[in-house]
Amino acid sequence: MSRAEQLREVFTECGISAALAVVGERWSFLILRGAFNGLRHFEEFQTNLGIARNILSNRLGRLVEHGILRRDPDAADRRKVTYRLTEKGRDLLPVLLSLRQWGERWISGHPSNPVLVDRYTRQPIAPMIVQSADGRPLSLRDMEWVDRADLDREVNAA
Amino acid sequence: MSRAEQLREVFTECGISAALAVVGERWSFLILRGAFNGLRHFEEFQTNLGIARNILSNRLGRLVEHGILRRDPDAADRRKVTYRLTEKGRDLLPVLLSLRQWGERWISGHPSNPVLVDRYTRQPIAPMIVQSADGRPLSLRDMEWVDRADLDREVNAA
DNA sequence: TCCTTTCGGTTGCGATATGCAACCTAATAC
DNA sequence: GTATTAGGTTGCATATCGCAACCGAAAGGA
Repeated sequence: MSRAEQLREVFTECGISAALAVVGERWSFLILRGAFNGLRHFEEFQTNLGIARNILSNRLGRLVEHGILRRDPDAADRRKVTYRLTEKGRDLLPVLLSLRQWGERWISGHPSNPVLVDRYTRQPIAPMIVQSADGRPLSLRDMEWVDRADLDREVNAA
Repeated sequence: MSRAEQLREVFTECGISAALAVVGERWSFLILRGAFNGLRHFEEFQTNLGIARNILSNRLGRLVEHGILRRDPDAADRRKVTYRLTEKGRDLLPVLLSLRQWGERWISGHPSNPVLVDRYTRQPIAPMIVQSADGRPLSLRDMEWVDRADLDREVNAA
């Protein structure tokens, strides 16, 4: 495989483009943030986010299709529909939090409300950081991008 | 402030919407991924990402405007322009990595290439996780959203 | 010197996505 | 019954996107 083909593969097969294809639209992250904060119903999302109803309808549908939200009828009131995060959706929390922390630090300049705290110690959670396999914090200087095939060869050589 | 106003504030003042206003467009993350992987020039981004030239031009301009990329003329070849990540841009790495890891786990189903490794141990970096202030991993069950004002009251009460 | 290629764009145009407002159906509340 | 609520859908105007063609300045080659 040529260098060019290799790079091309990198960018099409990448987990980032895969993820963005599913949650990359303008409102998706804000809807998910709402879900993490306890929003459950169509009208709640609509009034709190200020999103257009047709777009909200479309996004909720996509998120359900992709298994990120679950759509259940409300047993008590048959008009109502409940949207909840699935495990796949809950697993987006690190993405949401690192995005939020970045926005707080570099754009809005102040911490947002509400705060996510450790339920027992009542301390806000730590900033999201990149860590080594054994848990040391890593800065960009400590890391390197390696082609998977080359890495395998390194391992075999050792 | 009423409950409704409070919620409304939550969603407009949030770090996530602040961040998305800057890097929320369709191609922004992929351009940043390119930059993290060493892409520097307009043509490199264009051919590797397969993005339309006018959109690329527009996105690079926005990222520069917002101080996420720096745009420098190339001393050796005056036709060329070099785009590099600033500190603000480099600080988006946790967002990129958690998004990528989620995409690998839940969408593409396999690790992407190239791998980001610890330069010294040659081990791939750890999955991004949410941690307490003192470094314990936290699951959603261990956390709670708290209004900042309430949290301050708790602290004063203790 | 002239000719070609490269680099980093811009322009025009059609396709797509988005936002707003009005409308709709089923279910509940009064 | 009538009004209201919940969760949408429909039409229409506008904004954004992607493609292809074009452009000017700089570099490379004969």
